[in-house]
Amino acid sequence: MIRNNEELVEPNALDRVTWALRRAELAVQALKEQRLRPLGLAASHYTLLMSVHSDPGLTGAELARRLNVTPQAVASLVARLESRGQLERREHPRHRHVQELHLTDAGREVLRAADKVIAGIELQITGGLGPQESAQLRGLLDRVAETVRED
Amino acid sequence: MIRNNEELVEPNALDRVTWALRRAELAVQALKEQRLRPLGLAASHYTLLMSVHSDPGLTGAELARRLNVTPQAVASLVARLESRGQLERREHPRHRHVQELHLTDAGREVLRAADKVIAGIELQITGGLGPQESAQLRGLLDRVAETVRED
DNA sequence: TCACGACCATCAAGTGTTTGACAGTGCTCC
DNA sequence: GGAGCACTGTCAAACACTTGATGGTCGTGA
Repeated sequence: MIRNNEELVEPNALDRVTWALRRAELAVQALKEQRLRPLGLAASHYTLLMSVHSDPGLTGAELARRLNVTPQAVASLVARLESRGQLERREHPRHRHVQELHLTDAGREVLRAADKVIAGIELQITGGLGPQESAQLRGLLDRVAETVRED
Repeated sequence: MIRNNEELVEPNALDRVTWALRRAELAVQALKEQRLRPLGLAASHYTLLMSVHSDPGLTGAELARRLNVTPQAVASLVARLESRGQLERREHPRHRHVQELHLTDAGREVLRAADKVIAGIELQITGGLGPQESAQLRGLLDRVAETVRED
């Protein structure tokens, strides 16, 4: 009896680490999106605001590199957040053509609320895993990212 | 001296498990996309072909549910793969309006090549981690997905 | 028998993102 | 000082996906 699944491709193709990784990330991202919606924020908005908060004065291009998206995508998000008064574009002190990104007070406010939501999800996960295994998971994930990045 | 980063949001907002998860998934996905490109396949194409291979005769709607996308997205992918002769739409034996999805020989061939690529990435990761930690990581990721899904 | 409901597939419109191309600005080396 | 270069920001077109809505097909129960 020939089992086709085990002939054509690797036998354990369905329970690979990369699949588990994808499923987990997809589920977490979906939950983030769902809980952030009442705040009028998409997960990408939160990520952008958090990045700017972490490194004020960031440029759009640099931000694009960190978030693994194109500068246009960043520009689109920035335009939306700016129109809401949550983000501010200032002229770079040296390069006149470059513009720094800064949070406004409203931006800080919505980020604070959003981060409480995200922290809640984080707590839900780490609570289910326990502190030791959480740290372990974080370490393993970092090593995976490091391993894959070298190429 | 007041450190703004530690006032506004959680202090360790940057090294959360969810961030590490996102970074790792992003890196892996980017690598998949990069190495699949020479085959003319996107990662989503590979995922779809693999799903159909795993469960032949799948319908578009069922596939959409499994991949967490809308039926339209599936239809778009299916149309492309069908135009390349890698996928086949057959009439459902009972429901005449429903169509089953099956791989063609060309589809099996390209899937075999693609899976070798993916298996290589998997090996690269598990090789860097070792068998024990790989299994550990997979278990932890599954638990995360499970924890998050319940809501 | 036949109306009702569930499900599948598809069309149309809107949104978000990428790809490709282009102009503006500051730095560096000749 | 000026040419070349690297980098930033933006525009236009193409692409992928979602939301909303429509028509087709089967099974169920009055």
